[in-house]
Amino acid sequence: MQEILFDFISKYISLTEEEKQAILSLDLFRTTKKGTILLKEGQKSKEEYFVLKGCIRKYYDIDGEEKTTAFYTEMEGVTPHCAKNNAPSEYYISCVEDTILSVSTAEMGVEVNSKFPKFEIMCRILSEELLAKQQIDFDEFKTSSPEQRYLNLLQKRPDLVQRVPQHLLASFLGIKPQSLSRLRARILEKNKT
Amino acid sequence: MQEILFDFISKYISLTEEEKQAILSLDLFRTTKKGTILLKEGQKSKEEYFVLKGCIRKYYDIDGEEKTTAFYTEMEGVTPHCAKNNAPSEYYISCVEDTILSVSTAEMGVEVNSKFPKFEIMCRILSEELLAKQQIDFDEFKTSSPEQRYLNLLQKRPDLVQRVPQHLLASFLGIKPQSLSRLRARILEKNKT
DNA sequence: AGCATTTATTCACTTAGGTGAACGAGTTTA
DNA sequence: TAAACTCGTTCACCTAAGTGAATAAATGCT
Repeated sequence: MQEILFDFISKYISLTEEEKQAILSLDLFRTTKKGTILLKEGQKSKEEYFVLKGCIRKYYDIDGEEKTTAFYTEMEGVTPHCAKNNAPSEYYISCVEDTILSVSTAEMGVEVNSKFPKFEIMCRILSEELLAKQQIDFDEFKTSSPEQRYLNLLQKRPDLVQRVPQHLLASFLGIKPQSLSRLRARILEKNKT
Repeated sequence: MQEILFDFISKYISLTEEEKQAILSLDLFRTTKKGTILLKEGQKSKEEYFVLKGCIRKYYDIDGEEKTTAFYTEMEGVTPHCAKNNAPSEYYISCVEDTILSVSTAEMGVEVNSKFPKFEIMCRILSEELLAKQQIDFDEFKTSSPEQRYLNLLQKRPDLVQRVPQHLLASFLGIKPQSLSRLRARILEKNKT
């Protein structure tokens, strides 16, 4: 399993055997079952997650309704807001599938960073990349209709459409499950004629 | 004018007189008139902007229609995507009001950073803050209706609602000007009864 | 195997945003 | 100052999303 993590890291910095051992000695890996809640609203967790295999989602409970705003799959990571500002979390994070995670904390990050400064570099690149991607995604969301968003998702993350239940996808697209169902029927209809 | 810039910087790091002089010697300030286009779609600009006074906006041209996705006012900065990846810009940036900007380039950043390493620290904090803010804004946008978004904006950035033409605001909220007009009438109606 | 839960779809009806046009007030500008 | 734009609003009509209910298939559990 750890190869996935090292593959990911090697896209940004190269690691010596010693460094790899240091990472492994932290004992980061955790296996969770579908439905497991990693973070609850109101909790002050310090954990950060990196998905090695499987899928997790972030969602809000708004008037008793779950609103999913993000999915994270293989080679993607999340640092919940609460892990940074020590405030209670405004959202949940749970497992959409059985998944294998790398779980770390800010303290562990500091420790590794001080021993191996190149990690700092990786983190900076990572957060810049993420910021840029996030901005583009936000702009795309704002400038398109639910139907366009769905077609866009089919292009960009066809895997998600396959592996994630549709009512979660709907919420991610900013609409209700019934509307997604109808919208899909509409698209099929168009392609027929 | 430069006090605004120094005030901003001092929220993150403290500056010596020497450092302030170094910044001033870069001759960053630019005054632009309402309507001026700072960045055009397709352009490969390297400039970054920081608003000292006034308001600028970022917008896309989608099928001949302008879609505004962001406003930047006093004490806010933008680094266009194209300044980082050297690709042609996908969007425009223009001035909503007469504005005073600080304009810099990545090269100037590198120069200042190498002379005064503490700038590096400020940049890191800034980009982390921005990422966090961006994520929350995105989640809020996804989980709310146009009407909720408008009410939210009234709370969070009442200044924007005052100073920015409504058809630009509408686009920012993801709707048409007519819909914003109607939505506002609806809200007024509710508050009356 | 049998029951409960989760998930997806469909329907009829409501609500709200999109569209195109028209109008008036305010600003520019020639 | 007159003509041209910009900006906000309203209207009638269209389209798409929200809602609540019903159904059915797939999945999970015991």
